[in-house]
Amino acid sequence: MASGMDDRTTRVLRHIVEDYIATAEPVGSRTISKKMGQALSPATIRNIMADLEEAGYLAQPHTSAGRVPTGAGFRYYIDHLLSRQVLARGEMDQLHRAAGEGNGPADELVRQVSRLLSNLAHQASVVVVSSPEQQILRSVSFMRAGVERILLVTVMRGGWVQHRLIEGEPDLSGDELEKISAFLNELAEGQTLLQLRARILSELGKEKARYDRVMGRALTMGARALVDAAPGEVFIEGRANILEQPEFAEDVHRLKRILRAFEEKSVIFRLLDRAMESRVIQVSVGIENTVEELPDISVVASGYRQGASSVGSIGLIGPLRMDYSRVIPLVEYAASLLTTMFEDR
Amino acid sequence: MASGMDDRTTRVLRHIVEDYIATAEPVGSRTISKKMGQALSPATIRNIMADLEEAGYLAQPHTSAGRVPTGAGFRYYIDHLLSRQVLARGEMDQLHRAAGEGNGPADELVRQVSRLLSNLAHQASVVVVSSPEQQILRSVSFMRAGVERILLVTVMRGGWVQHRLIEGEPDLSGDELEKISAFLNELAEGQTLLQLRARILSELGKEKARYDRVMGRALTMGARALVDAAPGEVFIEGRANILEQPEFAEDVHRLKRILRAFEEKSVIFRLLDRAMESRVIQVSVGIENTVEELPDISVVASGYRQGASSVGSIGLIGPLRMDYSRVIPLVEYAASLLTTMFEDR
DNA sequence: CATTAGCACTCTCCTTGCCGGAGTGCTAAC
DNA sequence: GTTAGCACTCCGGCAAGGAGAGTGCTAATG
Repeated sequence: MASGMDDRTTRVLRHIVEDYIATAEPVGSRTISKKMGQALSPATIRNIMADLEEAGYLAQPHTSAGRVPTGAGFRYYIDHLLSRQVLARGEMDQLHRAAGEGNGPADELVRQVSRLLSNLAHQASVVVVSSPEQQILRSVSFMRAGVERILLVTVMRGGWVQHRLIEGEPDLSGDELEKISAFLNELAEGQTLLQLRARILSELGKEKARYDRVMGRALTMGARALVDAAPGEVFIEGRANILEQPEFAEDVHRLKRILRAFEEKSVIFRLLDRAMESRVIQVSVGIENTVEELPDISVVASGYRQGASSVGSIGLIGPLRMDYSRVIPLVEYAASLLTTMFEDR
Repeated sequence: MASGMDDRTTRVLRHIVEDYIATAEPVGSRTISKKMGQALSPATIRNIMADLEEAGYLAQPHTSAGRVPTGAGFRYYIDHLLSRQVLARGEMDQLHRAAGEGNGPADELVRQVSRLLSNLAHQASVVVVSSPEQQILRSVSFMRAGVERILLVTVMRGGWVQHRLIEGEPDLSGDELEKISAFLNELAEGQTLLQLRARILSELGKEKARYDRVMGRALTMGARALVDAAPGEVFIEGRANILEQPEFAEDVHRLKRILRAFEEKSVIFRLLDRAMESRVIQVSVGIENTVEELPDISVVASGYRQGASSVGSIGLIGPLRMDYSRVIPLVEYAASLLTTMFEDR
């Protein structure tokens, strides 16, 4: 199907998509004819357009309007016709600076980059951090957090910090707590959370644990804190930027749907998880994304890594009509920036 | 001025405000006359309305429209005419349940309550947590967070957790770090952050610190981590709910302004800080709130406490036209709920 | 003397009809 | 195969007109 189109046809498609991206208006045959240097007359363009419409790449809002690219049209454009823009030096610098400011905890870094990405692209930006299960621990510590409440703080490589609360744990002296903490910390370093959990359980089975008070205590408390997997995290920045897009600014209903979606972590996860696994940038157009409530949005996202394992992804959410040639390099750059920032942590 | 109005006039004002709250449309003399059992004819009402307009409580969108309450009108209504609704049993239960689910870390609790509040009120809900400077520490711990990076984790009474990163700190053995941590923890318990900082500085001055390695290390690292005050936190839930309000749904510009404001922590802080100090619920109408960019929104907020000291506030942000009789009790209840939840932490 | 009925007036909003513009599809000519 | 020409469709804007809601003023009323 893709190769079923000759060069001329695809060139027309490309111009239509690009014009539509630029203007947000249905584009007519006259416009395209002019844009292509009048090598072809409007009438010819019309014929080609009719073909493209039949093939499912274009649609007409109404009989006498111009054509608008369909999801398939955008898909084809992205896969075969797109020529990426080179990032402006200035934009790269800005991103670097944003990353530099996020010198504090990891979430601050991610927020700054995401925010700037959002502003540069005029779309809402989203970062998801995968569930920490797979991430490697750097250190853990039990801390007193209240009467009969103890907090297990876990620090991952890359700088993510997590808390888990255990309740109803009889009070321990500060000294004891420190010992217990130290013991578990020993056990944890360099493991993933998943591995740590397994290890705790296996140790618990051994005799020794039953007789060594500190060890036993550390293990049972660790087991309690780690029973259920912690969910990943989601950061959304630049919601206001989606109002820059006429498709949202004009349609309150759509706007509401997307704002609601932003309030459901799980929805955002579903939108970005494909990108997380993959090593290259992912663009899902419209219906392709797996979220039924949002058949008319586009997601451009790329995973970022911590060493060899992917720990999350960063991306943009907006209408189908995005400036992909610009936005794709932006997201890629942001993702690679995060990857390098996390490298030496 | 307030007492310069007779009973009849205020009753008319009340009806106008309430009708406007219910319908979001300018209200005319005929409507009010009917609503008041035709005790007064529309013509009389018109005279009264003219008075009210002169006094600044009402305004006319255009000559032949009905009247709309001004900021001053709402203010007067809130201060003198409002009759609070009683919260429905079911709503109280829901709030309790939401608080119960937030059994994990403090931020989860706050988020759940805020979210439900937002949905019940059909407005965006905001929680601010004051800068932790004034809060009392429960425990602190140094944790390894990377090469030459150490994280100071502080747990406050009430369950808030904070991290501060210190960079370029030469590596320490696990054992040493634990000792240092334990030492600082001893020092910290029961103090506010502010007190702890002062104490560290004074201890650092003493001779002993210079000779005791652990102590000296703990103090210098503590000092480094605590140099600058951490900002408070802001949680915003239910942004999508503001689209329920026609004043925002119809005016993209206004919507954008408010969404932008939501992305600036400092703006939200300025909006809610008055409520934080006060012990009673605060309602700022329009121009009264101190944020120039948002002269046309209303904030209903109440502080919540941790023991005797106020640690934050929870509130709603929306158009002037809010159902105050319902929303005020809701916010109050939510705030008191948070207060009790934090009491036994 | 406050209240009210009556009335002329104003302004918005909706409908209707009309026109121009943009764009199309088809056909016939090149 | 391409293109010029043409009839046709549909949208958007604009003006005119009428209904509706509401007002302010005036004069009559209890």
